[in-house]
Amino acid sequence: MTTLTIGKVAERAGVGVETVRFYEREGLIDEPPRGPSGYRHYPTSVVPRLLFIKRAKELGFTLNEIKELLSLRLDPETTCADVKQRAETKIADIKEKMRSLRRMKKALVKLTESCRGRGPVDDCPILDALDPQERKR
Amino acid sequence: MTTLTIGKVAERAGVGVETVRFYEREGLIDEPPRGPSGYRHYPTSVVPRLLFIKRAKELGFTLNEIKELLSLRLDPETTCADVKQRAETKIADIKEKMRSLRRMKKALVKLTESCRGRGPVDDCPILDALDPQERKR
DNA sequence: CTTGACTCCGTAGTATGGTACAGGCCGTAC
DNA sequence: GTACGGCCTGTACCATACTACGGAGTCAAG
Repeated sequence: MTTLTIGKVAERAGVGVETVRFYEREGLIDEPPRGPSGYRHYPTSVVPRLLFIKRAKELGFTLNEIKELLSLRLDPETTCADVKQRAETKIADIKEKMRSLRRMKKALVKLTESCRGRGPVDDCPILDALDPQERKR
Repeated sequence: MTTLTIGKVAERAGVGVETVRFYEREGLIDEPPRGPSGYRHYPTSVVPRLLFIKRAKELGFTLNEIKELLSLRLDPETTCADVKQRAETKIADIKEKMRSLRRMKKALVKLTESCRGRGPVDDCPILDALDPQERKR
């Protein structure tokens, strides 16, 4: 059976060597067997595992959440519904973040619209709005 | 002239005492004069300054950006357009974040829709999609 | 057999925005 | 005068996800 060094694994998965070790410390990937020199000998299955982590990260899961996701499927009690639940929670998180960003954007747009973009900073309606008391004393 | 202790300042601005000291270290508020005991004696103007910081944070500015915003208005060369520019950059940042979140959400929704939410985790289309190789070996 | 690339471990540092002590001094009310 | 809170400094710690570094051992090619 073929094994890979940490460098090969990192290369195939498109991550850094340090990242692989970091994921091991964090419990996201199994500790691989070692050769007599202490070198890690990875089964090739670690590569798709790393890709899994990568994709889940792209979907906005944190490493802790990904760890949960990974452990979910080791538990025979877990159902598909459990996984779906995680995904739906994450969707709700994302919606909440988007709401917050929309609020911010709306406020900022309003501020920039109120500003002609000319004149000295003393008269800037943007700073005025942020700070109705402190300036112009 | 009235001065405030750090506790009073924090209370009026609705932040923690440690936060006030932290902002001082970070250069967001001036170092106040000290009494003979070493106690900080704040002018009341520090309160609106803290509120400014609070509002700017709510708009999504980082502490570093807020520091820039604060220094902008000390510079007589600064124009209103400079401030407007910062706000517009921030709006662009927010738009970018929202795009990214929309992408994530879309992918997640697609995954949850593909999942009936029943059955064992081995057959979960969500995990399958994250990881087309590793499982079911 | 040497050289260079790779790996090992442990520790520390990055950015962000604080929060939490410990140990000691200060100020005020009773 | 003494007790209790508030304040002082400095340091360490929280989460997040890595990244860097030093010093030493190892592997493979030439």
